[in-house]
Amino acid sequence: MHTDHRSGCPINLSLEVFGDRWSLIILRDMIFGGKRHFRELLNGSIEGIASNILADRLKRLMELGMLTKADDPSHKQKAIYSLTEMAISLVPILAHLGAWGRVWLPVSEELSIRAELLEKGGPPMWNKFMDDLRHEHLGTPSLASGPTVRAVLQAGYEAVVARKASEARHEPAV
Amino acid sequence: MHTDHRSGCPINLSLEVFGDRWSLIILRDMIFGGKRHFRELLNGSIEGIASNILADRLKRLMELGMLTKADDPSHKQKAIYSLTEMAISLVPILAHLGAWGRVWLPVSEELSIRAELLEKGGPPMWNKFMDDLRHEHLGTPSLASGPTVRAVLQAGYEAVVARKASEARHEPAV
DNA sequence: GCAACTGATTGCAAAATGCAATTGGTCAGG
DNA sequence: CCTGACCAATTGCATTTTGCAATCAGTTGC
Repeated sequence: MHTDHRSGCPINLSLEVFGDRWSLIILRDMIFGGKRHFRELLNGSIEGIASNILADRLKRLMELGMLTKADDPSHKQKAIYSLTEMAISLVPILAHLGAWGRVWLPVSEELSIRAELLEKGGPPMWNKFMDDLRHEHLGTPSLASGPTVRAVLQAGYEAVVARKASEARHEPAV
Repeated sequence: MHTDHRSGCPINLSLEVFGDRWSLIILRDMIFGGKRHFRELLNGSIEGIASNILADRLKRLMELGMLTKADDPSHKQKAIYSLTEMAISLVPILAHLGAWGRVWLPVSEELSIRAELLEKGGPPMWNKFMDDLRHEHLGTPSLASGPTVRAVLQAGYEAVVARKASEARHEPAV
């Protein structure tokens, strides 16, 4: 654990945690993509993280208390990474970040539909999402019923992809 | 302006904007500290930014549309930096980030009182803060009256500093 | 056995960072 | 006019971090 900080300011300390180009990407893929294995994170990330960087960040996030690692019973050297409450409580920040990015940055429609749905769902949806994640990663008994928030977001994503594919068929070569 | 992005994901694009150790620190000092000049930002930051990094980040933030630069009429080569709406709308994110850091990271009491007050004030306080900033940086007519949010936060900070100094006098060598 | 897959590690070139010194220009006081 | 303080940067250089490909040893299914 690092003990030498630039300052005790909360924003600075937060930046020391994920003020880099990869840590939040990994957490995003775990939270929104449901990724839990090294290989899933390595091959699944659209941004193309390198394996040494992934290994380093996973280690760092564990040291920071954002992740825990456990053996996969089905596979001796397969590891399962779990989010801690510290990481799960980032959901509102990720929701705001996505909403801000959607307004101000050149996002693609497919990849921003999740952010849009999460923004429209507001705090109730974020709480349901955090409850889902606690259930999935911490074994907490789930209070809510119905489809998981991740499934809802995924369905929205697939609807956009399907619509765009259909549009491309009917209006080729725009 | 950069046109090559790793992906169109809003979170990724947001990280490409301030996924580094300094950009958000500069915006924090401008938003919460009211800093508008190069020298204020250089000497005022507790974290001790280097002048070349500051110059580089100011340029980058301008290219990204987060800041604008104007000549200071009182001083020919003194420049005044202003926040754009794009930067002002980060206030809720900074508030969440501060709140998260306050819970999970080893923050100092003096430097986290602002985050605490901003968290307790909630969205109404954030909106007042953004209104203040629009008035200050964009010249928008201010709708709200009373002390600025920055002044309120600053007063809270000074109260903590004064209390701690008093405690140190009455209970020396803890 | 053996190929495929697991979570990593290594080596190396390229880029980013931190730090101190310096630049060209402006300002107020004498 | 000088002069020294101040202004927003820029330069040079050593250190650190990053990106990328190749590689590692152990495990699994066949």
